[in-house]
Amino acid sequence: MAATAADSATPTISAADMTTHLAVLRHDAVEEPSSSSKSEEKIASEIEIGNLTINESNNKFFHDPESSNIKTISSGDTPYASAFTFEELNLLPELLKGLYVEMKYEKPSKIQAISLPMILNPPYLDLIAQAHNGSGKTACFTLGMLSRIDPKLKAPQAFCICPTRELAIQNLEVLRKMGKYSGITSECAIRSAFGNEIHTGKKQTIRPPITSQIVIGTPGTIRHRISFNKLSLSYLKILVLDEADHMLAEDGFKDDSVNIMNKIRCVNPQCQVLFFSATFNETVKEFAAKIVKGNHNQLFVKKEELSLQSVKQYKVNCPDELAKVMVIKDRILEFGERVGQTIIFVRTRNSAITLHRTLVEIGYDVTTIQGALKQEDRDKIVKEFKDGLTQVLISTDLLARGFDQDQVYMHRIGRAGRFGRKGAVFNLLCGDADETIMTKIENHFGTEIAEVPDWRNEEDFVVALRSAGLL
DNA sequence: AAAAAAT
Repeated sequence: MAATAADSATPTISAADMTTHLAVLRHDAVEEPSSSSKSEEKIASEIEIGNLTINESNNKFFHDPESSNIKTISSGDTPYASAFTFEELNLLPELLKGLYVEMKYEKPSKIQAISLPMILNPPYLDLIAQAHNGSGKTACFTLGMLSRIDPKLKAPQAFCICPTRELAIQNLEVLRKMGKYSGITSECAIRSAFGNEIHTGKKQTIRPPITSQIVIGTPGTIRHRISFNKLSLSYLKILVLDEADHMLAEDGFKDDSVNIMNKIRCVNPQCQVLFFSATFNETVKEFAAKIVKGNHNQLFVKKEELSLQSVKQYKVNCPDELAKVMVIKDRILEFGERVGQTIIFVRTRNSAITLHRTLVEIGYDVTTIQGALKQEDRDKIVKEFKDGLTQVLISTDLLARGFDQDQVYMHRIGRAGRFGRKGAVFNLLCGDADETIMTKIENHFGTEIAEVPDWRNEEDFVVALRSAGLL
C-alpha cells in the first residue's frame, strides 16, 4: 500500500470514529467548494423567529421553482433580488475576472445568488446564513470581503475568524485566488504563521501593525493582536465568522468571538457581521440572533435537506475493535487506494495515534493530523494530502469542526464529496453506544442510513461502492 | 467527554 501520487480523478475514502468510526470515500482531495457546483443540493426553508418577517415577495428566488425550497428572513425593509449572474452584483472588473479565470465559476450557486445581494448592498445588514458544505459558502463571504474593500486604503477593512488554523489558511488561499487581479492585500493571523515580525535576537519580538486589507485568522490570535494594538479596527467594514456555530457555542470560541465583536462595535458600530455555517443548533441560532444589530437577514436550511446527495452513507456493524481495524485495512484502505484518497476520522488524539501505529505496523502508509502536533508538521501533512502525495489521512475533529454529535457528523461527512463530487462514508459502529448515536443521527436528519450487511464480506462493500458510483 | 485555540 505505497502512497502514490493520486491522479486528479481519484475519489477519497475517509473513515471516522465518533465513539464510532466514520469512513468516508471521496472523489478528490480536500478542496474548497465551487460556486457553480453542478450538484443538486437542496436548500429548504424553515423558521419563524420572534418578530422577524418572512420576506418572500421581493425575492426573485422564490419564483424559481427549482429553488423554491429556500427561504430567507429579513427584519429590514430592503428588498433583495437574487443574482442569477455575477454581473448583476456590480463587482469590480478585477474581481469578476478572478471569479471566471481563477475560480472557473460560471454563475452564482444558490446560496451565493441569495446571500451576495444581501451582503453587498447597503445598508449592509448583518447576516446569519446556513449553507451546505460544498455549496459555495466560502466564496460567499470571501467575495463579500473582497468587494467591500476600498483598494486605496491600506488598512484592515475585513476580518474573518475561523475555528482552526488550517481553515484560516485554506480560506486565505481561496481569497487570494479569487482576488488575484484586485491588488487587495491579505494575511493570516494565526499563532505560528511566519509574519513580518522582527526578531531582536532576544526573546521579545517586535511586530509592526498589520496593514493588510483583509485579515483571516483564529480567534485567540486576532483578539491578541487587537488588544496589543497591532490590528486596527478603525476602518473595519466587515467581520465574518466562519463555522459560526462553533465560534458562538458555549463550548467553542464564544468568549473570544464576543470579545472581538464587542471591541469592534465599540469603535465601529456600523461594521457588518456575517455568520456562516453548515449547521446551527437552536441555542446558537438564538444567541446569534441576539448579538446581531437590530435589522438583519437570515438564511436557513431544513436539516432534512442538509445531507449531501453526492455522498452515499453507510453503517457497518463491527463486533469488536479488531473488526474495525480489519474493515479499515481490508476494505476501506484497499478500496480507497483504487478509488482515491481516504480520511479516517477518530474521536480522540489517542485513537488517532493508536490507529496510526496499528496501520503502520501492518505495513500501511498513513499520515495523521491532530492538534498536539507542531504547526509546521500539521501544515506539511495537510499540504501533502491536498497535493495527493499521501493517500490516507487519520484526523481528529481538527479537520471537521462541530460541537455536538449531529453537527460533528455533518461537518465530517462534508469532507467527502466536495463540489458534488462522488464520495462514500462508512460509519464503523462498535457496541450499543455507537448504534444509539447512529440512530439519533438518523432521526435528527430524518433519513435512514443503509447498512453494509456483513463486515467480513467484500462483496457487500463492492455493492455499496458501486451504488455510490465509485467503482 | 474531547478537541481546538492565546499566553
